[in-house]
Amino acid sequence: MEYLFALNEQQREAVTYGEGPLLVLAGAGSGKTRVITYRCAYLIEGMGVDPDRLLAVTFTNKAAGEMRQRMERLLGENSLTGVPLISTFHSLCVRILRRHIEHLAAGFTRDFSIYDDDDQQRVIRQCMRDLAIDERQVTPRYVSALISHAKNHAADALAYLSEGQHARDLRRSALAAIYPEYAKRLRASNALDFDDLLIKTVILLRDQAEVRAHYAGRFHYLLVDEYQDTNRPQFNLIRLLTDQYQNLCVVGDPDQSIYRFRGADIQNIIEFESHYPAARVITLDLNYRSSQRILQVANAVIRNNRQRKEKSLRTENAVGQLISYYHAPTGEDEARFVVRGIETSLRQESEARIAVLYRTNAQSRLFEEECRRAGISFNMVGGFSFYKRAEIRDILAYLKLALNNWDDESLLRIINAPSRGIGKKTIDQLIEAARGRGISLWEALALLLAERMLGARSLHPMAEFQAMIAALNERAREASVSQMVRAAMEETGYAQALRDKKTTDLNPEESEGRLQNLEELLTAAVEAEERRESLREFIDHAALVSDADDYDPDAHVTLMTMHSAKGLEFPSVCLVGLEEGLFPHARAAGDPDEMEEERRLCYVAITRAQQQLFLSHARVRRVRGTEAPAEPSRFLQEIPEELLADVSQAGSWLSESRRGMGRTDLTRSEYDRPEVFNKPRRPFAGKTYNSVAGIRAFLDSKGVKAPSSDEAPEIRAYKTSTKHRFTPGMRVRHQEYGQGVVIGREGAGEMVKLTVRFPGIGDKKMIEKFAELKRE
DNA sequence: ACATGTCCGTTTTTT
DNA sequence: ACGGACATGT
Repeated sequence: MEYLFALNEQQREAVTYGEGPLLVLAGAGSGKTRVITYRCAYLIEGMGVDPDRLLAVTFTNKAAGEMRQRMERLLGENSLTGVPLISTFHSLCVRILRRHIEHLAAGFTRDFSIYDDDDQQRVIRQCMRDLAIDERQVTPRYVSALISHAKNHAADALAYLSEGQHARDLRRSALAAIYPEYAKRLRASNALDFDDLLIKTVILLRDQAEVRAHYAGRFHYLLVDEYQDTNRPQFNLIRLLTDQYQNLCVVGDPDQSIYRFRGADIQNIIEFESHYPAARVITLDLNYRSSQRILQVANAVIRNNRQRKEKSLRTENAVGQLISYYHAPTGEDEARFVVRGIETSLRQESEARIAVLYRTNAQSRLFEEECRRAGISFNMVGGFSFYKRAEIRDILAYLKLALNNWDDESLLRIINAPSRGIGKKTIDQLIEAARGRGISLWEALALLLAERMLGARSLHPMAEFQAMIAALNERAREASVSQMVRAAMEETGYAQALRDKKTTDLNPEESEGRLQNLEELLTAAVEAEERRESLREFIDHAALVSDADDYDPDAHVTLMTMHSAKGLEFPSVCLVGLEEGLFPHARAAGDPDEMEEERRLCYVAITRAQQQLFLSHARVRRVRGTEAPAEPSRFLQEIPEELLADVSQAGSWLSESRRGMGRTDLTRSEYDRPEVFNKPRRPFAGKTYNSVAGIRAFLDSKGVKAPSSDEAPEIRAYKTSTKHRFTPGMRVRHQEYGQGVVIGREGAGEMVKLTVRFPGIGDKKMIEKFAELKRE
């Protein structure tokens, strides 16, 4: 156990802590994964715990895989013991449910299908159509988000949603109607959505003492990674599993909680000590990853959050380089500059590893194109992942239907793919027959055929379809995974249709690409077979892989969202699109909690960097086709200027602010560059404005697009915010006096005087320009 | 039944 | 700018 010497004091304490609840508050880069893996090793080797009594839970397969690898390396050297079970929350639940779901007495069988969010949206869309709810008033997307929210926050989702009926909110009352219909269909299809996987497992363990005893008795020690991102069902699951031994070790960092939008509850980690009064708390705040300057930036930003446990990362690493800062004229220029920088780095350092991190997937396109143009190969995470492609989903739908005949969604997906002459009318007839009798589409199909209720034209294709699925179903008893995938491709005519299309269609590349994807699926099936996985496991895996799972740790250049970067590290990180409305995203405006979540995301992104951090934003960005001027992100304003090295070509927002011109002003020379402000300028022909603020003032004076008075004050303030523009009512922070509220504003231009009321101190008058106020 | 054309929303993050 | 959903034509 000489490896214990490779740990610092806090890490060692966490690793060797014995029985009972343990909370490890692990700041970014403080050796979190190391603590978990070493702790497992220590429990096994030092305390003689049987590896089968250990369970480690993570959020992504990527994290689980990495942990498994590190543990194998650690244990493999010294002993012959096995490796403990390392699983994601969702795959753990699938394992449990595939064995015991029939105990639930809710009608599900162990052959249940998993509906991913795409399937989910399709079901919701159908429900809405049946209930005659206009998709333009309530989008399926919104519905699914609210259903998920209800399921994750309330014991009784329907009751929760029904409360909305009393409120006169149209969308809410629509939801109260949609939800029961949605739940009914899933049940009838013997299908569970992602939320159900957790919730049904919790119900199963809660209500079935025998099943609970089995699992709680099996796992004597439970370790949970990224605990700050757990939601309520996950919290309940953990409680149920640790109910017997209370040997729970959770590791996380409240400052890195970035999944509130999908139900993560930061209170789980903040309140851990009250949930487990016997808990020991160990804080890891020594960072091994980043340079001092990078950590200074991270600390400076996260400090602006109010709801947090005070903590400041420190490091013994070198001071490091200044943070590069670039202000690009347009989004395209930003991408060009970043990729050029990457090119240079790759030339200098052949082993370089650089990540480009953005807020939204839509931003990836510019960087993809620029990399391609420059001939730089890159690894892009997310976006159009392999298992989301239509042809892959189609083949999987065949297999899902073969294993679960009640799976209406899969049936609808492939009944006419490839087109075999079963049209809308026939499908409607099928749906109608099923609805009237309360049976599945598959059963209705048999009925229509038996009763000769079909038109002459659709009879044949329908009969063939039935025979085909029946044959596939029959074959699933003995065939191997790859044989099944091959059968779903060939015996359904799917692959042949693509080959035909390739020879007749005007763009054969598309069909060829799809065929190649199918070959890739076949390869994956062979690999699954070698791992001795069943067809069911293969299909489950396809549903549960996350975008982050196609991250390649050896890639020199990686493009991904800030969210998927969590848990990773890179020598160089480029944080792009640092603009108000984009990052922080406009959706967070007016909601302080969401704004804090955006800031935590910023903190996560910054702390991915080891040696080099590069920050950029554009002056003009094209969003959804039209160009719009963009203001620097508030997060940039929160970074002390002395940490930044401005590498912008023309005058930048930063250089202007240093010259005291106000950070959002444009210089004359930039304004004259035609490509920079072409679009916004046109409406103001005959008069020149040299700043975004100036244009706004003009608009305001004309009453055009002026912020309307019925907007909430926070939203109005958000829209007009610049560093040097404070208006009465605004909450601000002063270096010396602390938090206060602006109560008066007088004067104009450079000489604006503000009156600010500081609780407990009194009213102060100050000149806006020199006051160094920050918005709260 | 299927191909072609037009319109509209879409983009926040994801197991 | 792009893709999906719907309408129209063959």
